[in-house]
Amino acid sequence: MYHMVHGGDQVPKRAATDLDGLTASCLAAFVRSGTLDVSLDELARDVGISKRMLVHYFGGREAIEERAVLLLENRLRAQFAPENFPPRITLQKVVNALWDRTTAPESKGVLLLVMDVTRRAWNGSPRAQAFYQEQQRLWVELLMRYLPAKNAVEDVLQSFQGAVLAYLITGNPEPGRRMLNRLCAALESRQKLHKKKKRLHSRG
Amino acid sequence: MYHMVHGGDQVPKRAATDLDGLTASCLAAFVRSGTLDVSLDELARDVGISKRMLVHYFGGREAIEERAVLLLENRLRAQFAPENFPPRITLQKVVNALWDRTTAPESKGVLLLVMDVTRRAWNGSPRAQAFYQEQQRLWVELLMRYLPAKNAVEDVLQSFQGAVLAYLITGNPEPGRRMLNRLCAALESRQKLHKKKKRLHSRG
DNA sequence: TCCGCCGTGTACCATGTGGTACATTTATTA
DNA sequence: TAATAAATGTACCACATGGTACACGGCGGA
Repeated sequence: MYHMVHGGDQVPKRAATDLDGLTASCLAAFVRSGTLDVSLDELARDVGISKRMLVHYFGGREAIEERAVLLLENRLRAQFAPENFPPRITLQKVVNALWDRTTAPESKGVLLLVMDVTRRAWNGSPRAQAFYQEQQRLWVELLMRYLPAKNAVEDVLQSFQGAVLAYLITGNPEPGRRMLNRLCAALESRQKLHKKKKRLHSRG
Repeated sequence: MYHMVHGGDQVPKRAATDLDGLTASCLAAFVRSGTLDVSLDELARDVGISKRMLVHYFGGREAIEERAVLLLENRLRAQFAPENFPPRITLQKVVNALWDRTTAPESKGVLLLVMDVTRRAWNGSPRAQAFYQEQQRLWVELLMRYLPAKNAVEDVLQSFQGAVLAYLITGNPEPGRRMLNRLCAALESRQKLHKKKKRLHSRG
């Protein structure tokens, strides 16, 4: 009886824990490589386990990627949760902070990995597109706290992405920062104007 | 005598012509696939020749890619030569025209191919980086005719790239257009202010 | 006419890939 | 302890890739 019940329980605690740990190791390997395009052999070598066991635990390559991307998604969600940012500062300051995090050397791997997923998205992968949308949502949610105008925020995001691209290729974060600062300044001054106009309007 | 001279002439006219023609066919195949990552077998099938002959003519895979990218570079250079754009229109109008060309359905393949090269650039390929720089140069040269402020133009380019990314993933060109229009409008009004200030300054 | 070269097709190779068959070891548990 | 299930290693497979060896055939020149 016991063993039958146990047989039905496909995910005993220890296995689950191990799987999570393995997933973390795999994600770390992907980050080190800056891409998901790592062969099972290389991945296995990187995480110190046999390819045999990788396939055994995850069931196949796709599952490894899926779990790793999911984990990445969760980590990014935690990192860019609005609670982690001071409330009453300017848009420019937040964007600058985000830019610093993004272009910090230790973020290079994650950045490359995210861009790799982005590439899969523009090549049509539904999973990668979902990832992109979720990141978009996250950042919009975050930035809306500092500039409550969805269109403007989405503009900033597009520009941000372009800046990331240029940074990755040239290695120089300054043009991107400059551009973002100017853009934010312009948007904020426009915001003030609008507010003024509205006030006048409601008074008149 | 004749045959010796002929032997020294490594590139008889007909071979050169064929090579150019083949290169064009290969580029067309790359464009159809939206990437350089096409196997020799597939490429051969696509251009209607045997893999054997592809390798024979070009000497190897790398040479095929090199020649195709070079040809692409030349075509883009021709397409975005300043002579092809009316001189005295607003920055916004030019950028809008560029955006239309970029997001036209028939440009999808080229766009994807360029993004593929861009990816190689951020992954460290020197050739791809050179391609990126050259494109950058081209566009700066073009846009400087409509907004003679290098920094501002470079800002526009970064944003443009970001817009392209979003367009490729979502398939919707409108957010990008909106953003670029707003950005250009802001830059141009700022430009006018500067001019006014300068005039006042020189008067006083 | 014969020779030699170029173009071409076919079959092949070495390597790398995701994945598996089989055997063996290592717990678990009745 | 004996029986059973899980974990693991080794060797292997099928397939795709870039590239090559070899043979064949036609064409121009002596």
